[in-house]
Amino acid sequence: MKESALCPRLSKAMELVGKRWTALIIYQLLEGPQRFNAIESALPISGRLLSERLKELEKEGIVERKVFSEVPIRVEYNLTEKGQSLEQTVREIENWAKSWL
Amino acid sequence: MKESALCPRLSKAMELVGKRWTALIIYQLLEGPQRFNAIESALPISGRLLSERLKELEKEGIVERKVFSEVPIRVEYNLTEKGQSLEQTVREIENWAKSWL
DNA sequence: TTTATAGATTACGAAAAGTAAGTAGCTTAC
DNA sequence: GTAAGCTACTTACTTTTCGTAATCTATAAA
Repeated sequence: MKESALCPRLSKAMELVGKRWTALIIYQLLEGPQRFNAIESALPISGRLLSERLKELEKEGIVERKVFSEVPIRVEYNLTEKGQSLEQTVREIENWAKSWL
Repeated sequence: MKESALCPRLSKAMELVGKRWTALIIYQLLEGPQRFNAIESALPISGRLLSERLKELEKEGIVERKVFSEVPIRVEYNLTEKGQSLEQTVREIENWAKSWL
């Protein structure tokens, strides 16, 4: 990849938000904690990629994973404070969509 | 791709903004009209992809392309009204980056 | 005729995404 | 006790997109 004078924080934010499915997953989690299957059903994403993205978002401290040892097992995902702070960003995309698409 | 109950306008907006380089190109064009080489130098993107993205954005009515038949040729890109309207979205990403990264 | 410049386009290997089938751990039904 | 079902993944494989570098087009000056 080419180097540039671009601010690394902005660059990273753009990579995060501008990664396929990331913003939609956050949008979905703004509704509240949800389990894997619920997210998968709400979005046109496959389980394979949802699993991958949730791991990435967990590593970034944006999403939190909670395992409930019930039968069958239950796993819930919710936004951390850092994740919640992306609400305005995602809402802006939503507003733009309403006005211009 | 899986189908879902997701609002198609939101879905499209997410695909646009959440496509690699798109938001950064718009961010760059917020500075004003710029030529191809200027954008390429400002961002860590290759000419091949920049060309591809600019065509997509032009097709979406977000970016306008102006050719000046000088020697050597000069081509400038600028945001349309629709493109300008994405400023708040891009600024939100920028703000989030400043606060959380 | 060669060189230079800007803005692309093409070729090709590498990486990421899409699809479908399979796995693990535990439960209930037969 | 074994077969089937549930959730949350994971693996294998194909298709699409990306990244890098070389090439093309048009024009003009050296």
